[in-house]
Amino acid sequence: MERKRTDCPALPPGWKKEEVIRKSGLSAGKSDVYYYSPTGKKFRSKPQLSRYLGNSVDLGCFDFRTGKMMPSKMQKNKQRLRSDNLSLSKGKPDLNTALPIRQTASIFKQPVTKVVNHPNNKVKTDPQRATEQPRQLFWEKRLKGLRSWDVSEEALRTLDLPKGLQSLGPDSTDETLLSAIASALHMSSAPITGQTSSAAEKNPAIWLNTSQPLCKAFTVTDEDIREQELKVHQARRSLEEALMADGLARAAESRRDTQGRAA
DNA sequence: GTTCTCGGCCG
DNA sequence: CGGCCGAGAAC
Repeated sequence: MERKRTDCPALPPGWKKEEVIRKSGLSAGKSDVYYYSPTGKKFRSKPQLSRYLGNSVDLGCFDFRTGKMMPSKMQKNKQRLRSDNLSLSKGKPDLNTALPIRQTASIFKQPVTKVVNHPNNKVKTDPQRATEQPRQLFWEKRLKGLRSWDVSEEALRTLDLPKGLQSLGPDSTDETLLSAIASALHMSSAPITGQTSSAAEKNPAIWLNTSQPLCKAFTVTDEDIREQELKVHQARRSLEEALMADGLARAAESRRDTQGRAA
């Protein structure tokens, strides 16, 4: 049987290629090609392989069947998707596909550290590392001055946070408050309460609860919730309008295309 | 349940 | 025609 898994020099070390001949049916004689990752996961198509490797390997001229890089397969300049040109410019890692990436369901993609097994090394496991990473006190200060900008480099209006949210810590302005809260939401699934110890207000350097943002304890009122619901509603309407406009524009464009070809 | 295999769709 | 993937067969 063709059960041989051969090394594949065109891929990173440890990847294996296998070719299986079909031995019955209408397609007898045809062959299927599979690849195996260093961890043994099986891949049966180029898109599947490409999805897994993300930006770490350019499969543009990779020939799946032979397992070799084919320079002839270059020059296939497909019309790039809009999302390619806009948000994902070259150089920056694309967190949607770049490895290593947490394969958990979260819209906030987070890079992870990949620890690989080396023949002569023992991989240390350090359960403390995951939960007890030392963190700098008041690190949020570094986020000061971060703003979002629209395409014309006009600064976008900052969010108006509810009055109940108040910053805490050295030079407790509101400038890093939003960043602090947003970061806290992304880094832990625990509820965000703010600094509940009143001692933290007097001397945050000593009494700070580092798992909570630099924010005084707060309560969420019914009105806060109602206002938030309204904002979400308005945002959805804006999105709906934008999608409608985009759809119409695309329809007009394709209509113009087909007419242009006919003429 | 997982893995293997071939059919068949679609570009 | 061949790449890709669904789904039944086999385990």
